[in-house]
Formats: sequence, structure tokens, C-alpha cells
Amino acid sequence: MDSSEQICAAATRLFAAQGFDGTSLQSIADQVGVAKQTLLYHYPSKDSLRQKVLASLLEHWRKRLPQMLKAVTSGHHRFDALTEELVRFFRDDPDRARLLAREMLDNPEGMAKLLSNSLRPWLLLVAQYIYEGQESGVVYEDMDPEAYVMNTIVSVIAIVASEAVISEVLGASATAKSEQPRSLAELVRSSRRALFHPPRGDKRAEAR
Amino acid sequence: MDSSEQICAAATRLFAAQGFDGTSLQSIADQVGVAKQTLLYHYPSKDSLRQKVLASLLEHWRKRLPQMLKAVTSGHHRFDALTEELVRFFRDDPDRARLLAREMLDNPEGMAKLLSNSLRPWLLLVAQYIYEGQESGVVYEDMDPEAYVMNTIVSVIAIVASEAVISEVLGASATAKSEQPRSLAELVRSSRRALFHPPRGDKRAEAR
DNA sequence: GCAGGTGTCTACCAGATGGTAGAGAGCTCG
DNA sequence: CGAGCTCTCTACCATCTGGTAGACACCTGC
Repeated sequence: MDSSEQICAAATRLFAAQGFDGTSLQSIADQVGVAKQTLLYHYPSKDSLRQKVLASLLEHWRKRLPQMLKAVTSGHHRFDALTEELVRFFRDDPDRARLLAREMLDNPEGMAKLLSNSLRPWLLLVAQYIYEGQESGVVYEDMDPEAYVMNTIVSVIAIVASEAVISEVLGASATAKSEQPRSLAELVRSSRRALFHPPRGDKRAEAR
Repeated sequence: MDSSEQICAAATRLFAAQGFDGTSLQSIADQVGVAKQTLLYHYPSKDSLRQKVLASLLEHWRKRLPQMLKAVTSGHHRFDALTEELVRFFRDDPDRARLLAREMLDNPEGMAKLLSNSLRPWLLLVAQYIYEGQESGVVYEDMDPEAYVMNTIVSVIAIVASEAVISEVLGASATAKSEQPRSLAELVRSSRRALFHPPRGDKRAEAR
């Protein structure tokens, strides 16, 4: 891995953990093990590094898109898999969630433009599938598919980004790293419930 | 309003907008219209100001608690009003959402402790009502009430905090300030759906 | 009147920050 | 060999940061 990538990786980690303003060029350089000026050779300014970090994140997202779309459209009406795929993407590297969360707070105008370009087409497409689900009667009719998809994305980001805090508040039984935390399991469940009419064999009667 | 409060208010605004590290004492002083040293007279350090800002936010939360609990327990099984009350609280001053979101990212350990103390009892109480709803059969049985409440809080915070970005991506029809944005309306709807069995007179049959 | 507290100020500081200038090491290719 | 390119370095700089020291004005109560 060449220096440029190493620097980008280290910057990603540090920006995610401490924020852009909370991270000095020096600390990034230290982490990589080079002099500060080596950074400024590869990236002419701190801000250009920020942009590179963000671009690299979007690149990963773009690569994962086909897999996501496939999950959403596979079988019949499997768009609830959207949430699972989102969770997978952000859990693969929670820094992605933290970084995006920070960027939306630090630079809302920029992120609005960026996401309008890179996220909106995909969002509209998924929403389109949900519209079809509404017409075929399996999805609640009064919901707002676009807002639903957008909310799901933001919620997944927020919950993954603050997973440490959440699990602590929920009662910190140190869960094994591989298993899904309670918060994310519940998020997947809630998202599905918000979408679909319940199946015929509803448990309600039996519970009474 | 005395200086101390003015400083706290200005700091709240700026911390919410630019983050703690992104905000200098000088810029806070400028906003209030005093010298930087006046801040340091009232608050011995920048960090003490941060704590004061956070404490002030929690104070507002504490004041609103009775109203929230009342909404959740009023009538029969009205705990879906939880989401509406949360949205109201954070929309009253979106800086609250931005501030908490930032604090969870910047200082997860501290927030974990803080929320374990100040939020957990309330969370468990609300969850308790939901457990009762499960036993009486109106709430889905397989959900995790505590995780649900926690997720709802985090989602409301995230969605309010990034409302500007969200509405832009959804297609920026400049909505009147007073009305509920689409994202929040959908959030309230989704939260209710995630909780309750649908009413008997379900529309599904008719839609087919 | 004046002692003492409260609040605000100007002046100053040491350290860190993002960024520049320029030298030198190692490389390839004629 | 040596010209030129890529990469990394040391040295330096102006600016800004959070924080200290101390003076000055104002008010209150003896």
C-alpha cells in the first residue's frame, strides 16, 4: 500500500473518531509514521484530504450498490432486505457511519449536494419498488416511500455510529463481536414492520 | 439575561453548528459582544463551558419529562405518542439534536455514562409500558422494547439534526416552517407501525 | 468614605496549527 | 554518467488557540 492510501486510511480513522477539526495533520502523520510534510505533498491541503476521504467512502458505496439493489429486488418484495444490507455496509466499517454522520453535521450544504447527486437516483429507484409494493397491496398505503428510505439510511448511520453508547445504555452485557447488537436487530425488525402488512397468520388472536 | 446565560446560549448555538473543536472562545465572545476573557471569567475553561452547555440541555430535558410520561401513559396504550413528544422536544430547538449527536460522536464514553444515569431510568419505565402492551396483545411480541425506545430516540435525534440535508435530498420544495417535514411525519408513522398490531379494519383486503 | 467583591477589560504568553521553501535521497532512462 | 522525476525530509513562518496576570470601573454595605 503506497503512502497516499495509507494517509487516506489513517485520516479516515482519525476524522471518524475525533472529527475533522479535532484532528491535526501532525497526528495523522504520526499514525502513518511519516513527516507532516509528506501529507502535504500528497494532498495540497487539509481540506483536499477531507475530500479524498469522503470520495473514497463514496467509492466503496458505489461498489456495493449492485449487491444492494439485487438484495432489494430479489425474490418477490424483498425490499425489507434494504435495511439488512445497509446495516451490513456500515457495520463492515463503522467509521463510514461516523464519518457520514459528522459530515452531515459539519457541512450540511455540501452533503446535501453530494447526496442529491450520488444517493438520490438510487433512493428513488428503491422507493419505486416500494410504490409497486403499495399497489400490489403488501405495503402500507399511507407511507411515504422516499422519506422511509431516507429515514432508514439516516437511522442506520446514526445507530451504527453510536452503537457503543447505545449498548452501554441498554445494559452493557459485553456481546460477542460477531453477533448483531440488540439495537440493530430491533432496527431491522422495526423497519420491516413499518413497511409490510402483517402476514395472515397473525399472532394477535392467540396472544389474547 | 445575564452574561453567563448569554455566553451559554451562544456557545450552544456555535457548538451545535460547528462542533466543539471547530468553535473558538473568541468566536463565542464575538457573538455575545464581549471580550474573550469575559468568558473565562464565567467559565474557568473551555471544557467547563462544554459541560455547562450539556447540563443546560439535560435540564430542559428533565423539565419536559413529566409531559412526556403523561403523553405516553395517557388514555390506553398511547406510548406511540413517545415519538411525537421526542420530535416536539428536539424540533423546539434543533440545536439540541445537533449537540447530542455531536457529543455522542466526540465523547462516547462520557455520553454513555451520562445517559446511563439520566436517561436509563426513564427508558426502562417507558419500556415497561410497552412490555405491558405486549402482554395485553396490542404490541408485537417479538420486539425488544428497550432497544426500540433507544433506537427511536437516536433516530429522532439524527433525523432532526440532519433535517436540512434530508429535505434537500428528498427534493427541496421549501416547506412552510410550521408544518412537519416529510421525514418526521414518516418517522412518526413508522414508529407506530413497528409497535402495534394493525387495527381490525385493515385496508389490505380492500386494496387487493 | 472606603473596603471588598463583581464583572469586564487590555496586554501578554507558550504552544499548536496549517502551510511554504527548499534540500537531498533514490529512481529511471537516455 | 547525469538530467529529471518522485518522494520524503528538516527548517521555518504567520496565525490562531486556550489560558494567565493584572488593571480599571462599578456597586454594595459598614
